[in-house]
Amino acid sequence: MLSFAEENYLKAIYHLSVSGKKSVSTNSLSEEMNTKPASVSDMIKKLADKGVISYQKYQGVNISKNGKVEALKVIRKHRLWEVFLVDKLKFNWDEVHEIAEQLEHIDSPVLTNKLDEFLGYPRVDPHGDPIPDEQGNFSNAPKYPLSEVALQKQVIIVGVENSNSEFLKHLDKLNISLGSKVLVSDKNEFDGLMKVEISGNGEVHLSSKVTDNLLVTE
Amino acid sequence: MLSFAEENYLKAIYHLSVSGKKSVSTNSLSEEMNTKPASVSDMIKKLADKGVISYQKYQGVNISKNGKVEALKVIRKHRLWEVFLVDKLKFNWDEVHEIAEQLEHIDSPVLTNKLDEFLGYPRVDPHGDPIPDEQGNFSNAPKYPLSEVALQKQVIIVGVENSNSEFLKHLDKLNISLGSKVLVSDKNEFDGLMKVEISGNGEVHLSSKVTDNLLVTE
DNA sequence: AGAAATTTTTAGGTTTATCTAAAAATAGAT
DNA sequence: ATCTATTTTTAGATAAACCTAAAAATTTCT
Repeated sequence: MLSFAEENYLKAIYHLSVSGKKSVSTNSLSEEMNTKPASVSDMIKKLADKGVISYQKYQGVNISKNGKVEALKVIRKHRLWEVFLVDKLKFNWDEVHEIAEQLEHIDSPVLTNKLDEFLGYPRVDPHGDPIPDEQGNFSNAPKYPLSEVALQKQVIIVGVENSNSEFLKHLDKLNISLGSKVLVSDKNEFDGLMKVEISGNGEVHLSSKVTDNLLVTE
Repeated sequence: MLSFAEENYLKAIYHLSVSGKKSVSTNSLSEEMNTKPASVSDMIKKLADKGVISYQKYQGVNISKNGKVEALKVIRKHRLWEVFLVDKLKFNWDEVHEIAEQLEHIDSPVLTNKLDEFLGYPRVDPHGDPIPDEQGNFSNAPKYPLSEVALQKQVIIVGVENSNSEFLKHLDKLNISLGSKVLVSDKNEFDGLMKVEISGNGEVHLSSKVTDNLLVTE
């Protein structure tokens, strides 16, 4: 059994290991967790004792197989709750993270699976991040900015690079939402201005400020 | 801001104060919380410092006005989540308590209110307990005279219309007290004479002079 | 390679929530 | 009314999760 603090560290270690380096440094963790490096040193000893990471002094931390499983359980819960908050309780995308940070620690596998069912087995959260299944598997289709999409190609909006409520409101006004299918019908070479057809919702012009921040997948 | 542990103690104090005595003893709390009396002594100092209870050494604890408000916030969340678990996730009513014990500590007033709205502003939880509103008010389940209860229905004695000591003595003799569960086993149409089974305490015949004055709830 | 800068760990301390054992206060019984 | 039993509090410990300050190891720079 992992404590809340341990789960949070493990999640941070997971995210840092995925987004790059082979081993995770004490300082990067302390920054991520908003704690002092000394506290990280304490914690990684505990996590190593519990077998969810491996490490050697001064050499950084590697997440273990079991650690990955545990981290993905927390991430699964976090993302399912985010879907609940947005789809059912009508929160906006950018309001749900803090609440999900609390809900992700609720310990009840039955609850998690019933929630999953209630939500219709969603595969991505409101930010477009994939939701692991009970075994920790998830489909990881590569995401890239809309600005890089070729002419006449149709893609699906799956997320945003940086989510701030201003941007999200702007998207709302444009009738663009997560899951929207868009087709790039024109693309200006000079400033990147795009004309895209939103399936079922007409045509809009998007500046690179928007297209750089919108993540899509095939 | 109260910690999880503090919230749990406060909730226990609230429940114990409501269900009877004026002041709550250290031992009763330690039993309720499954902790040692010494731990309770520590905790009640902290709670008194925070102004949610008042106490004098060796004299037990009284919940304060503000303490009641805080306790009811937690109880509101607990009961709303129970409704969610039963109504939306299809748990049985007897499976939800442990999970709600966790969910009740989630700290987000907006979440609580949106959940309330999502559930259609339920007034009672799956066990029939009333759900306080945002201000901590809850409609006590409607009370009505025993004389109006249908045949074969089981109800709980929750009060008397007009209390005079003569009547109360009479009730004592009949083995009827506040909280008694009674089942109406016969009801005479002419004069309203009732035969009721008092759970665990046998059967008595009650005239309408009695049944008109006894208030019950489901 | 050696000195300087940076990173990481250790040592020792704090707060929260618990514990055990012992002391103090209250309540009950003759 | 006093003595006994019970309840409650205090004193001192422990584990978790953090901290600061200082020591040790590693990395970087010339």
